[in-house]
Amino acid sequence: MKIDELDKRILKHLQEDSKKTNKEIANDLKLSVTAIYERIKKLERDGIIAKYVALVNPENVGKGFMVLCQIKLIQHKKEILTKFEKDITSLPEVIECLHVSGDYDYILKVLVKDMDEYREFMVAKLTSLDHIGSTKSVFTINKVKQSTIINL
Amino acid sequence: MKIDELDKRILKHLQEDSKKTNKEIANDLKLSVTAIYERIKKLERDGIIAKYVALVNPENVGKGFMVLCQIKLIQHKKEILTKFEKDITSLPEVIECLHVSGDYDYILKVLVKDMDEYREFMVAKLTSLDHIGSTKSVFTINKVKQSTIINL
DNA sequence: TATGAAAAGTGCTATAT
DNA sequence: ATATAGCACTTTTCATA
Repeated sequence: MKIDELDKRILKHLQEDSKKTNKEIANDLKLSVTAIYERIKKLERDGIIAKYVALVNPENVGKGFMVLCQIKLIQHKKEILTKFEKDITSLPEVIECLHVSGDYDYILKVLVKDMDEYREFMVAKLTSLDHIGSTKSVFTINKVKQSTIINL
Repeated sequence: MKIDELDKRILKHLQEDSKKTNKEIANDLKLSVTAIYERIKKLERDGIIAKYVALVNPENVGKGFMVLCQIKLIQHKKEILTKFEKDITSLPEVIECLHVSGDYDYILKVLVKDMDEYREFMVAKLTSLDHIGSTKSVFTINKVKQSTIINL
């Protein structure tokens, strides 16, 4: 459950490129292939490594328009929150949904093709949900940095 | 450059789990291994698949505190924006930096251990940057949904 | 916990349809 | 454009220190 410096260096490799072979990592870290192998398996077992995924370039598949949608609910009763969270989670356009502090209750990260598709998402899906108080859309002008790498 | 239904189904598999073998995918989609292989290679060449990565569970490595930090700059001259973006990109705590529309210029996604570490990040790193006008921190109460899967 | 060698499985290439 | 077959490489297991 506690990771040492070696684990961190392995994780750095795998967070950058999970296709790196154990051999490559072993060479870089001056260790045997099996040592690396066993460490990685342990990191997987312990849930440090959650999963391995392919990252798709949104721009190249017509999902280059990113909008952060802030949402305020009318009430804050538990059933309402739960229902809202369940509904939101089922929407594929919503890549991320955070329950947050501040003026709004939730912030969604929505990925669509363009403003037309976003409007469609708003009217057809979002505003038809129950208990939505108000929304505020923040449009992404530029993705300055986007990373999945956690610094350890 | 244009992807068909089959490509989409392959991407769905790989976005969920990039460790799936071509054989597994081939079985599921009732195709030969080579057909799947060639398609995946094409998706990689065309930049549809950007990269393969290991996703680390932030909670399990002491980075469970996520803050969205909204930033307003004092000026909006090109040199200032460029400098700010360069500086921000180099900070490992900042997983994401978006240039956005609205009341603030930028929204950062910051990953740290706890409030103490966030305060340290603010005073030592963020507010020492030039041309920062004002900031507003939004704290994550709960990660309702977090996905890297783009719906195609 | 790490190592090296052997076994099993996958990816890759060439060939064929 | 998709399928089959052989080779190379990687992962995985095991014996050992």
